[in-house]
Amino acid sequence: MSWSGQRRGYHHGNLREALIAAALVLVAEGGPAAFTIAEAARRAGVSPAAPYRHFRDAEALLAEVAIRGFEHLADRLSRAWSQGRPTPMRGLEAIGRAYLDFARSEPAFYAAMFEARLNAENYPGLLSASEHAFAVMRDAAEALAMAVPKAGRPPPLMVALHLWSLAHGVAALFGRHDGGRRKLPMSPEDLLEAGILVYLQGLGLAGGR
Amino acid sequence: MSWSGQRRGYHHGNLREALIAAALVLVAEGGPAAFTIAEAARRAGVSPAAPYRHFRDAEALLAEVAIRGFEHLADRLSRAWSQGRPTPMRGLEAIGRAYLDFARSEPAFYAAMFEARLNAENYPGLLSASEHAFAVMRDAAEALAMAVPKAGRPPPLMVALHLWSLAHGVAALFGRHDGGRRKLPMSPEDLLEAGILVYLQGLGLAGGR
DNA sequence: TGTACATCAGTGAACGCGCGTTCACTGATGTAC
DNA sequence: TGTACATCAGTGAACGCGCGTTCACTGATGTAC
Repeated sequence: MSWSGQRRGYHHGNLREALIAAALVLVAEGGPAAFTIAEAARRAGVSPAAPYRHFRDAEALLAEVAIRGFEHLADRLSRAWSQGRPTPMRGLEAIGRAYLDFARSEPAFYAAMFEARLNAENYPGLLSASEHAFAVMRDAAEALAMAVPKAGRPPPLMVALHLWSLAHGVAALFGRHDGGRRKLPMSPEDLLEAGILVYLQGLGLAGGR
Repeated sequence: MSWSGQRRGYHHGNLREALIAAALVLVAEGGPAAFTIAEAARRAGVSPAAPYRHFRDAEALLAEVAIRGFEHLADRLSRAWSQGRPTPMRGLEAIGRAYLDFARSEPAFYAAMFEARLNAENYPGLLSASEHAFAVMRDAAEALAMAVPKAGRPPPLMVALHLWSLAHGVAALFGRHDGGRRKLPMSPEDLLEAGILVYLQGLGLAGGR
């Protein structure tokens, strides 16, 4: 198997990336438990020993997938937030939508990030990548809080955690189109959007309804 | 190994229950992926072939654990709701607390229920047990909705789904004391309670803050 | 109360399998001179 | 421009392991008479 059209002989040329891509496919097909380093090597067209030139062990490869996932998520959230334009409120809603959209369109990344039971303490890069993604939400919540009169201003960190929890809950419970999830009378997107609106209204922000 | 003090000879006497208990311990120790039917048999003190007298295969045993989990959850939620006493609002808050408390005190059940990637379509008992647990939340949300003036009355099902999502999100992201989770400036319990209060306030219910 | 017998719930050995990882190796690459 | 050589990224065979599951079996239990 060649990778992205590259010819290859004895040396692969892009094995590290090819292994990450293969691992992602395996997780997409059957969750983190379906990932094996041997099968990833097979799909990348190399011997089972080859991955060990690039990763300490199987878990380290999976951790790299999770890191990439958090980086992608941070990127999407950041673009959705769009520096609070047109308003912090709209920006926060857009973050919620972007979060759910990521979980739904990238189930393999999402599973590697949240279902692989990786211990972040063993992977500093994983820790920092996930903190970076969360920082986007925290910043957004901070900007939103500043838009509220000082008297009833909510703690921004709390708002960010609530948003993340709600979005994650909707994504985990109802966000899979893999089939294995519950049927709903409304789309997960609508469910999350409505939830965020009610929540913001509860904070004292004009929401409409 | 004897089970709950019972002597045993050739016949175990309580193998089905012993296997479920052993599986629960394995999931507690390392997640659903750490469960194997061979190890469960070993811990129950029987040969690796014995479990097949009670379960079709390994997954069916895990599914039974998940079913028991949903039954326990339904029971706890139902007692927390307490038929809406003293008020539907307090009842709904109690449900949220009970949900989180279950996730935290029974991480093995919780993991079997939500992280084992069991396809509910293959296990009718699993489907109905989970629906039964959710029905408690739905009923509570219905009672709550009735307490709101008809004009601004929210769809009860939606309220139930929001509550479940928020509680599940908090539990999944911050509820583990296993160590592998993020540090917080507040307890998950406080986080969830505050979230529910803001949400209820957003519905137009007196909440105080 | 005793006995024959059907049923049930275990045994233990075996199977094929795929995994993670290590090892000595070798082909390819690129750099110093 | 050519060549020697160090470095790198693969190979392929092997290892030990534990798993899920099946099979013919056997010991224990309980019921009919």
